[in-house]
Amino acid sequence: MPYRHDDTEECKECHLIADVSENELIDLAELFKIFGDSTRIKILFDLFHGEKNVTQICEDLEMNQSAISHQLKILRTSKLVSARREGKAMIYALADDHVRMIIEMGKEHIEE
Amino acid sequence: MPYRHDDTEECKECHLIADVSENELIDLAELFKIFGDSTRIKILFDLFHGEKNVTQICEDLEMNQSAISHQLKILRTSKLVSARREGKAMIYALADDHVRMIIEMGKEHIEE
DNA sequence: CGCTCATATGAATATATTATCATATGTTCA
DNA sequence: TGAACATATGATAATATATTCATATGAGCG
Repeated sequence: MPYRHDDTEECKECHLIADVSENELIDLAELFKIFGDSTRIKILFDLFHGEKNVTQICEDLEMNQSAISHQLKILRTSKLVSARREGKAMIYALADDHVRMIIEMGKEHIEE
Repeated sequence: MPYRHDDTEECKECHLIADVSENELIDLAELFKIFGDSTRIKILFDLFHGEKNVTQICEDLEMNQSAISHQLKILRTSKLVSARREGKAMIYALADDHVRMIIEMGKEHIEE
């Protein structure tokens, strides 16, 4: 397929690094799908300010605890947030700076 | 809500530009949702190499013409691709460089 | 231990999304 | 004009997804 380049050089036409396999594209779609839900995006933005426990997130988003937990599980499975226990509470945090960058990127597009 | 900052300064904690409204977050999720489908991502990657007509895209992705047209419509509505007619054919192209950047960004995350 | 608080999970329902099929629209050309 | 090609569109069916409800798990504490 044309979106798979022939070698590992940068393509002159599209300036994209070569060797984008079909599986990589599917993974990429999977990643974006995670960001493509308003509840999850809100959770991620909520965590921009620093780590929070589930109850706090529920209050911030004014949403059902179960709904939040289900979405947190998806975010954790996708390695976009990390979780640690502190007493009775679970503390969630953004997993890495990529999450910030990806969101900033989309945000720029929106703001034009 | 906490993901809405108080002023237009950059937040010291999260380094995010202020004033992210709920509606902006919903729009952002909408944008990512578009990238969150493997057919659409494949189309976008296909167009990295330059503009193409519908038939070419169908051949590249080995997919049904109708399925491709439906997805192209979504991409066009979202302003991620542009279309122009050339005789019988419709020529599609990536709308702007943001599309490239957003995909590159996600790609970096995947590749770690 | 038994109670309470915090979170997770399974099942069910409601909703959204995608691909397919059939068909319509639009263009070229004889 | 009408046949052939290119693309778009509407309806349908299959599948995926999100939220809610009920309940389970787990930690702290008297």
